[in-house]
Amino acid sequence: MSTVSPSTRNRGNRRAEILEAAARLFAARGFHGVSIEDIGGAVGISGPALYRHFSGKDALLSEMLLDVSSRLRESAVAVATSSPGPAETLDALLNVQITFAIEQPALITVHDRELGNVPEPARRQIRRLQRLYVEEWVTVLAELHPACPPARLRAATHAVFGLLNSTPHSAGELPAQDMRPLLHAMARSAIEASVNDR
Amino acid sequence: MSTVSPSTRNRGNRRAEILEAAARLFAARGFHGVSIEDIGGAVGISGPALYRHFSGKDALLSEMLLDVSSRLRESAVAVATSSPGPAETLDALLNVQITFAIEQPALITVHDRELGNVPEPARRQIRRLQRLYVEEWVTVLAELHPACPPARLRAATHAVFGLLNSTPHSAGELPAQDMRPLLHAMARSAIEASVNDR
DNA sequence: CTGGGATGTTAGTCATCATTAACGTAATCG
DNA sequence: CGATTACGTTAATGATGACTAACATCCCAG
Repeated sequence: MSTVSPSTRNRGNRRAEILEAAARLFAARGFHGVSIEDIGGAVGISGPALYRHFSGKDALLSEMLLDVSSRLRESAVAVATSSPGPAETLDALLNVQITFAIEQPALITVHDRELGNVPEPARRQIRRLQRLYVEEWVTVLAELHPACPPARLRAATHAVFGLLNSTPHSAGELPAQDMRPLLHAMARSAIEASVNDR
Repeated sequence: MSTVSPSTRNRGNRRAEILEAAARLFAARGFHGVSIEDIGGAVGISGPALYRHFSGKDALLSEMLLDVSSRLRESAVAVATSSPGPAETLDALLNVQITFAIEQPALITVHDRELGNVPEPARRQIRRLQRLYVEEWVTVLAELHPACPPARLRAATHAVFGLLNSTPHSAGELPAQDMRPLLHAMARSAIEASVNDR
C-alpha cells in the first residue's frame, strides 16, 4: 500500500476541486447564497483555507467564468476552422454546446446567471468572450442563410442556448444517451424554423 | 363587510408595487443579492416599512412564486378546457408561455431560479403547481403523439421552456413584435422534431 | 539537519443585513 | 371627539459572512 496522506493526494488538484465544488454550490443556491465556509466544507477544508488558493470569493467566480467562456469560445473557433463547410460547422457547434450542457450542467448554469456578480476587470473580458462565442454561431448561420437579418439570427442563437441549457432543469428525466440526440434534433429544427416562414 | 375601503385598495397597490420591484431586483441580482433596504428603496419607502406588507423576505418570495405558478397553471387549464382539439391547445399553450415570457421577463427568471430559496411550507405547493403546469403540456403532447414515451415528452417540454424563457437574455435584440412569432415558430418546430426521428 | 514554502487551523474583526422596537401621523369609523 | 388602523420613520439587536492574524505542520532543497 502506498502512503497517501490527504495533503499528498490533494496537492495538485486542490484548485480544480474547489472550483468544481463552488460551481455546484453556486448553481444550486446562487453566488450570494453560498459562503466561503460552505465551499471549504465541500472539499474537506474549512473556510479561510480557501485564501491559500484564491484571493477571494469574487476572484473565484471570475476565474470560473473566465475559464468556461474561454473554453467554449476556443472550442467554437477550433470547430469552425476545421470544418469543411457551414453545415458541418453548425452541427459541430451544436455538439460542443450539448456536450458542455450535459457534462458540466453546474458550470453552464453559473455561466449564464452570475455574470452580474463578477467585478469589473474580469467582467468585461468574460462578456467579450461570450459575445465572440455568439458571433461564431451567428457567422455560421449567416453563411447558411444570408437573407436572414443578423439580429434575428442572434435572437435565434440565444433561444437555442436556452433550449440546450435547459438540461440542468430536466436532469433525470431522460438518460444522457437519449438526451443528446433529442436536444440536437430539437435545436436543429428550431434553427431552421427561425429562418423560414418570415 | 364586502366593501372595499380605500385603505384596503391602497394596501393592495403597495403590495403589488413591492412585488414588482422585488421581482426586478431578484431577477437582476439574485434573492440573496438584494436587501430589504434595496426593495424598499425601489418603491420609495425605506427598509423595515416592508414588514407592514409582508411578514419577511422569504414570505415575499414565496408569494411571488406562488402567484406566478398559479397564474401559469390556471391559464394552462383554461386554455386546455376551452380548445377544440389538442393541436389548438398546444398552440394556445405556446401563446400563454410566450406572452408571459415577453411581458414578465423578471417574474419568469425568478420563477425558474429561486425556488430553492423558498422555505418549506410554500415550496411544496409551488413545486406542485409547476408540475401540474408541465403535465398540462405533456398531456396535450401525448394526445398528439401517443407513440412517444412520456419521459421524452417531458424532457422536450422543459427544453421548450428553456427556449421560450431565453427572452430575458436576448432582450433588445429584436422588437417584441418580431420576437413573438419567432419564438412560436422555433418552439413548434422543436416540438415536432422531438417526436420524430426516434 | 534546517529553514522556508505550501497549506491548514482557529480566533478575531468589521460590514452587512434581516428583523424588531419604539415611536409618529393621518385618515377612518363608531 | 376619540380611538383604532394603516403605514411610515429611525434606532437597536443579533446573525452571518468575508476576510485577516497568528500560529501549526509537512515536505523538500541547501
